[in-house]
Amino acid sequence: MIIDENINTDLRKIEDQFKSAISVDCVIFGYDEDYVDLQALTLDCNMSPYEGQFSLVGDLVQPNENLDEAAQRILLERAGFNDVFLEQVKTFGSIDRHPKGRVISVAYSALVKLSEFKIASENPHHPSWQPFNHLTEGNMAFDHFEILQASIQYLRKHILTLPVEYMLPNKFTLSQLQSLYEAILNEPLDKRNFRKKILKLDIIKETKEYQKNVAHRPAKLYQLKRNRKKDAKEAIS
Amino acid sequence: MIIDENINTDLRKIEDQFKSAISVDCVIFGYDEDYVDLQALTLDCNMSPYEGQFSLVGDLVQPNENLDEAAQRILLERAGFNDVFLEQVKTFGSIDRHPKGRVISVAYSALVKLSEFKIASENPHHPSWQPFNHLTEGNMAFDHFEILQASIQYLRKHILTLPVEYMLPNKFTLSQLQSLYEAILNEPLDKRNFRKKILKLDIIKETKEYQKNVAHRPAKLYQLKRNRKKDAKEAIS
DNA sequence: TCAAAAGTGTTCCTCATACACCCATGC
DNA sequence: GCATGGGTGTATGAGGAACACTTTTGA
Repeated sequence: MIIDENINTDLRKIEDQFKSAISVDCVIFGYDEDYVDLQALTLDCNMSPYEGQFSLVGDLVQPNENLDEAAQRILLERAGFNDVFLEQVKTFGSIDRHPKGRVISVAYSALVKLSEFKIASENPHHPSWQPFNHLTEGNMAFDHFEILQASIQYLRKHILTLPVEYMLPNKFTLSQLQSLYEAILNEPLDKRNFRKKILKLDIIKETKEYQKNVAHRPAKLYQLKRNRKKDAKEAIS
Repeated sequence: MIIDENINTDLRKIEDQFKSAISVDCVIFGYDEDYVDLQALTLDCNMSPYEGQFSLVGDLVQPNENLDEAAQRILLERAGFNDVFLEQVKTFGSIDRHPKGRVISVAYSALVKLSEFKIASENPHHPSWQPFNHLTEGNMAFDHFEILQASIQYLRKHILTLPVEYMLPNKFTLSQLQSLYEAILNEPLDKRNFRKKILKLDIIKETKEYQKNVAHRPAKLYQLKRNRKKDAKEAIS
């Protein structure tokens, strides 16, 4: 018994020594033509002192997985999302950012289509989409609001080189695309200038189809030109 | 004895579990008007299997220090450099990037003036300035060449918003500044266009002094306008 | 015929680029 | 007087910003 206690004490010492851990936090932005507002994926935090607040989708990195792999796994395990194009944004390492000890967190971010990433209602982590503008320093756990801010800033800065069209249906109108840009940038854009710029980027092509059953002149539908996801990956490296 | 061995075995198990660590690697770029070439700060690596290769200035992050603080401390301890403006670049976390176990490394980068950051010859870590272009995948330890590449890419991309003038003497000529830009970008620039662009940036001001004792028309000397270091810090956030 | 969104062109300004010659000094 | 780098202006084209009216459809 005494021996066991000694062992435990020693173990605890070691644990203290190594009480720093690495985690990944994923900032997933969601959008859908019908929603208007940009959404962000959150979990319900049940860790003291943050009970009832929102947290990002995060977990510890395992010893046998790369950071990028960890991000994919965590997103699958906690939110049920597969095959998402994640990018590293920044690393957060303040001493006291986590109440349980030293946790250094690498932030990743991605863009998804709400209609394709429905949340399973029985998920024990209670993931949910929250309107981006409703998330505040006050209702987010840990330093996750700061991470959210860094991610939206990254997204806004790189909006022209990120595959944001993946947040839209396969075929979409230019107005839908413009609404998406406006949701991300949180500012109105000029229609004519927007069209000129997008068409010059040479990433989408028009189809021969038009909207149907709309109470106004039907809009032409557009499609992606190539594999923009792959392009984006290559462009970033 | 048996007991002790058991304890050690248990400790080792725990150590294995927690054998992931966090480090910071600093990529310090150095320049001096007389050198022409951009330099990078390296240490002599003596860890197998990288003996004789160059490494970046890095070390483990302590449990009680923030990442930014760790970068400052490590740079001071290993290279003797104080008060350097460091910026986080990217985090590297491949499973097998370090032979001794799982080490996740946060890369930081900074710009310094060679003449102000002389290396103490008795330094046990053997820091040295290496011409940037001489560093290769082949002569750098770990994944440090990859980190170096990410850092120079970051520097080139942000050259207009980073306080690169801090790599020059207090008073400098526009030609000296142009040479610095050319060293960083590794490409020649047009003299007239360069001057127009820099002067429009409104970050330097002319003095009433001129070069002396040069065998050609003496150049006007310029100075920084404000605290560009502070400006840069605010601009990044 | 009305409401609602689609679609379209021009002007102005700023900025990037390309490019060549005279100027002041030390030797 | 000559070698050396300092210093300057202009023309052209691309891209961003501002701005208003006509078209097509369903109801």
